[in-house]
Amino acid sequence: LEAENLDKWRDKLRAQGMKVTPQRLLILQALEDFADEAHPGAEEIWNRIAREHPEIPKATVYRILNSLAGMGLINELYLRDGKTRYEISHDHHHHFICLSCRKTEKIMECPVSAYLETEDCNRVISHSYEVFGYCSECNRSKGEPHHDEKP
Amino acid sequence: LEAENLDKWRDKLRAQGMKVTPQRLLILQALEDFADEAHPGAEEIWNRIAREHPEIPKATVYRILNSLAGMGLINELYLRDGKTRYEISHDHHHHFICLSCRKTEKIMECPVSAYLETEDCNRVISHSYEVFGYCSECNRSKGEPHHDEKP
DNA sequence: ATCAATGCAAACCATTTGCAATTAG
DNA sequence: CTAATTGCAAATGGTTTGCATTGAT
Repeated sequence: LEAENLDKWRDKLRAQGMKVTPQRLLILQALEDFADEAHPGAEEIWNRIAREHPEIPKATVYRILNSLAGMGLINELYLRDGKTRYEISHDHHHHFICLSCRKTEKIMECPVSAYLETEDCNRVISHSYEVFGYCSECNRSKGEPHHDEKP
Repeated sequence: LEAENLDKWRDKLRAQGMKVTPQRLLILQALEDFADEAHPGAEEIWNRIAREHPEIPKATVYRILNSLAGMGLINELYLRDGKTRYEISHDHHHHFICLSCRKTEKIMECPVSAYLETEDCNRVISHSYEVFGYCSECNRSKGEPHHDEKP
């Protein structure tokens, strides 16, 4: 089950003309191991990998994440907290992000389809759509924010 | 005309309980002087101010931009090129950003209104919606990209 | 007078890069 | 074999922060 998962990634890598290296598979696997709502940053991914492979340097993780995202195998997320986060693109969706606990929820409606109809769309490549606010548990009133608030 | 403009900002600052300082007015004025499509970053704003007031340190510009944005007097933009950009919020709008020349066009349709109807909206504070692609002039085919491409 | 805002310099932190050594195809 | 990838260490670059000073109310 995990093996065929790796095979899937091997194929996708090759399909993009990228070499299949253990480091890349490690990162892809790590990314899948995170929960769907996790959206780890480079450092968190590196931490997780370091548990088993402490020899892999952070710079390699950064470089691999960049190329995987560049090839479209994974998605980059910009949730306005200073670091780039990543997710595996199973389906196309957007996010609601809690400004206090940073928990995220999926938003399945995508505004771009509407945009494409409206405008004489000049070669749309990608887009962002995120909603920021406070989740039910993090009522603004009670309790301090757990994280910085960068709306 | 410029004087009453400054008065307007003085009022807005006071309305937020912020002190009216020459540095703040300078930055607000600078921000207005930029074209609507400019979206300067902190450094560019600092450059412009430095022409007349070279004594104002960059750190002050950063601090002021942060507090102005925090109070909602100006908007922070995250156009995925590594720096925070700013604009004065005359009307609510979104952006089409050319991945090659970084030129931006306004998108007036806002997807959040739809979201608010759909979900049991948990205290929405802000949102982002940007579309990235290539403008008419920067046809992907001809000519090198002028800037990095971070879709 | 009093607290917020500034100036200055140093620190931060995520990310990138140069180059030599490996390694996949 | 040879071009792509990795490891390592050092550099970048935007942004923040500590602290003493200045200034707005």
